[in-house]
Amino acid sequence: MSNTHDNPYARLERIFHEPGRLTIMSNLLGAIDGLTFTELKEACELTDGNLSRHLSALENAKAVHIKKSFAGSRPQTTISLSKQGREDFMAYLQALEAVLLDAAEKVAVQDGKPAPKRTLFSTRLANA
Amino acid sequence: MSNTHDNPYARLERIFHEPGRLTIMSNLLGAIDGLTFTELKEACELTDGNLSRHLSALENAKAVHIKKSFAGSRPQTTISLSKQGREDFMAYLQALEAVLLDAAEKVAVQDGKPAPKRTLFSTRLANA
DNA sequence: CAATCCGCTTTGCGGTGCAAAGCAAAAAAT
DNA sequence: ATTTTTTGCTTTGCACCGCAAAGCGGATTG
Repeated sequence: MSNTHDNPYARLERIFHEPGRLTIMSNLLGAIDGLTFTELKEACELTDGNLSRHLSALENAKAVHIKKSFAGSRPQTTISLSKQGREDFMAYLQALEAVLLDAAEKVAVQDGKPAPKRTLFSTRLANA
Repeated sequence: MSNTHDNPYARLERIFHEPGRLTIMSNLLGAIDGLTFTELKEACELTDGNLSRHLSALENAKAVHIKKSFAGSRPQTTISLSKQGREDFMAYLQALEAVLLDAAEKVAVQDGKPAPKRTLFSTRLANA
C-alpha cells in the first residue's frame, strides 16, 4: 500500500492522469530505447509547446529520462521511461483498471447481471 | 463517431476525467433512484464544498439531474444521472477502456507476448 | 546575407480543483 | 428564551495547470 487511501479513485496519480501525459507514457511504454522529441510529438499528436511542458512535469516527477544530444549538427532530445516512471505508471494503470471494474460492476448490478471480474494488468504485474 | 479524433486519448471528456467526478458518476451509475447529497458525499469521500462544485459542473453539462426537496423540515438534495449523462459517461468509460487496452498492448509487445484483447464495456454497451 | 526552417522553450492567460469560510434554518443545550 | 451546535449545503480565494501563441538560437536554403 503506497497510498493513504484504498479508494481506487484517490489513487489516480495526477501526474499521469492527464490525457496528454497518458499518451506520452503509453507510447514510451512501448519504446524501450526511447523516442525522439519529434517522434513522440507525432505519436501523441501534441504540439511542440504542450509536449515540452508535459515532459518537464514528467521529468520533475522522475518519471522520464531526458537525454540531449545531436543528430549530425542538429539538436536531438531523446525521451525514455525511468525505472521508477515505469513502475509508477503501471501502478497508475492498475488503479485505472480498478476504477473501470468498479464502474462495470455498478452497471452490471443495475442490469441485474453478475459483475465481470476480468483483469488486464494485475496478473501481468504479478509476473514482473 | 461523436468526436473529431479517433485517437482514444483525445476522447477522454474532461467533464468526467477527474477523479472526484469519476467517483460521483460511478456511484450514480449504480443508483437508479439517485442519491442524496450526504449519501453521495460519504460514498465518494468528498468534502461538502468539492461535491457541491463538481455537481454544479456536472449539472451544467446536463449529466446529472438535481432535485431539491425536504425530508421532514430539513432540505434534501437528490442527485441522479440524466439519460444523456448516462450515455455520455458510458462512452467515456469505453474511451478509458481503449486507453487501457492500448497501454496493455504496449506492455505486451514489450514483453514479447501477444496482446490481450479483453473488453469490459464495448460488448455490454452493444446490448443496450 | 536575408529568409526560412528546425527543434525545441517560454510566456500569458483562462479555467479549475481544493480548502476554508460562510450561511440560513433547525435542533439541542442551558 | 436564548445561546450554541448541527445540518445541509454554497461561495470565495487562491494556487496550480493545460494550452495556444510567441520566442529563440542555430542550421540550411535561396
